[in-house]
Amino acid sequence: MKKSRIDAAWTGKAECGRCGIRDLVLFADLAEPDFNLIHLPIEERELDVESVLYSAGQDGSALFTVRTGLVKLVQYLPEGTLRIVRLLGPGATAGLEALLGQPYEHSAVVLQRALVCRIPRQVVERLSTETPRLHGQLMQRWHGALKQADDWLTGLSTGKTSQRLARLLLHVMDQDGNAPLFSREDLGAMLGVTTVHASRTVAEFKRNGVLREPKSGRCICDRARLECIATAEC
Amino acid sequence: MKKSRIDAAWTGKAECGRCGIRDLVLFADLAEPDFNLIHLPIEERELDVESVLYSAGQDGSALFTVRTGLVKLVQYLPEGTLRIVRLLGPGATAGLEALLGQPYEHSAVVLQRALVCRIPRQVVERLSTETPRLHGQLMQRWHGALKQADDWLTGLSTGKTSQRLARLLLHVMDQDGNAPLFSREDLGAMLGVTTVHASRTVAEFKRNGVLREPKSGRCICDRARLECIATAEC
DNA sequence: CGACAGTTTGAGAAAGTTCAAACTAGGTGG
DNA sequence: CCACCTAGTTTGAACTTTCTCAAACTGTCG
Repeated sequence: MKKSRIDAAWTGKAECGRCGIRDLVLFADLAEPDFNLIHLPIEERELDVESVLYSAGQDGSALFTVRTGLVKLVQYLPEGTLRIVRLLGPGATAGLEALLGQPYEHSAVVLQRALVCRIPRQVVERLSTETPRLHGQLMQRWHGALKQADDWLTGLSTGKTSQRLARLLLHVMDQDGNAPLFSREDLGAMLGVTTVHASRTVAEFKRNGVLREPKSGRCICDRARLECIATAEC
Repeated sequence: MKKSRIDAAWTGKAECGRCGIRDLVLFADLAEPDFNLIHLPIEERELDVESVLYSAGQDGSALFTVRTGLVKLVQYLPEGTLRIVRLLGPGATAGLEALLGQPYEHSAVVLQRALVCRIPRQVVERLSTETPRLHGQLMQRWHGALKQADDWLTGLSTGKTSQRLARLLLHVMDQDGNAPLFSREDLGAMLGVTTVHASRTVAEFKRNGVLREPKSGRCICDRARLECIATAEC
């Protein structure tokens, strides 16, 4: 178990108009005049690993845009077990359910040091009634989240653990085969297996040369091997 | 393997204004004049078990509203294995991704004889630009789908098969403990286990008196027992 | 040098898979 | 009406995967 903590108040006003990744984010399609409709501060913050954006059950007062880093969405079962249901990278939006006046479904926790913008619910509501441009983006976000959820289910909860791990790595890997290697506990929560078994599977991958971990927390993978493990061809 | 078939053209024009379950469906919030914006026929059809509403990969020309019965969304993995990712009951909407001009993500197949309305994409697009009333409902639909997807993952892909089956039954059961009992193949695809093992688990439930199957395809369950199995208390 | 949290490893038990065979229950055609 | 298909289900037995619990190991921090 890791310690969790609620972060202090957010600081630093963001300037959406000149956001570096503007074409990636929720406000991608907004025009100049639209920004004048924003009357509440959008705050930007750099968050350490294990910081909590929001917790399941809190009522949703804001949406969040991930600008850099990685955020995990954690869902708890009544019995206490937990699963990581999604990973959010740069450009992704967390807490969409806030728009419906619902409490947050998950807890959102930083997995890799992240730069995150906090957008008050009212800002999006206001923009949403004033400009239709936002609707398309909102739909895209919902759709993207749903697609990831479905892929997560079929990809990371189906088949043997080695297949699941291979699919996860293929998913988070860049062109050079470089990927973050999460803690064994997080891996277990993503793949739906125990921490110990996640550890064993990583160890097996290392033994077979499918994966190397030069610095702790990152790894270099053999894409071809992973692809063939993922499909159970080998 | 079951036979699948594509259905012939849809017939019968629906009259949304006097839909029997109007407050449940996508058009719940529409006002009288809004209906005049509908210039393409919305077709209603009764579909047999195994009928296909649409197949994964087809480009999405329409959305579907389930009025009665039950529809499953099936997703295929590259290797050929499949998982049922969601169940849609009365009031639910299938094929929302059509609104984004995307091909369908899943195949939608009738699980229990169903009455379904087919709404051409253009109708929703038109309404969506003309009346803001639809937006709320669309958001609700996306949110509902996403929530079900997440619950499906944490509930039906986590823990032992007996827990998963118990959670599924609790989910589809009515007040009296009456629930549909799906084919063992479908059960396997929902719980992420083999057909054989789904069968064994059902058999075990019957032996322990947790569940009776008076007529094939439906069952009566002991809610209390299911709840305690679901949480691994027993 | 501990202390501590996370990881790895071992070994036995439990859960799930595989393959094959036996067993339904509903049609269909003679 | 019955014999015979067929598709789906159930069961058995050997095997593989995963879990559990416990112990050993690793690296970081005061």
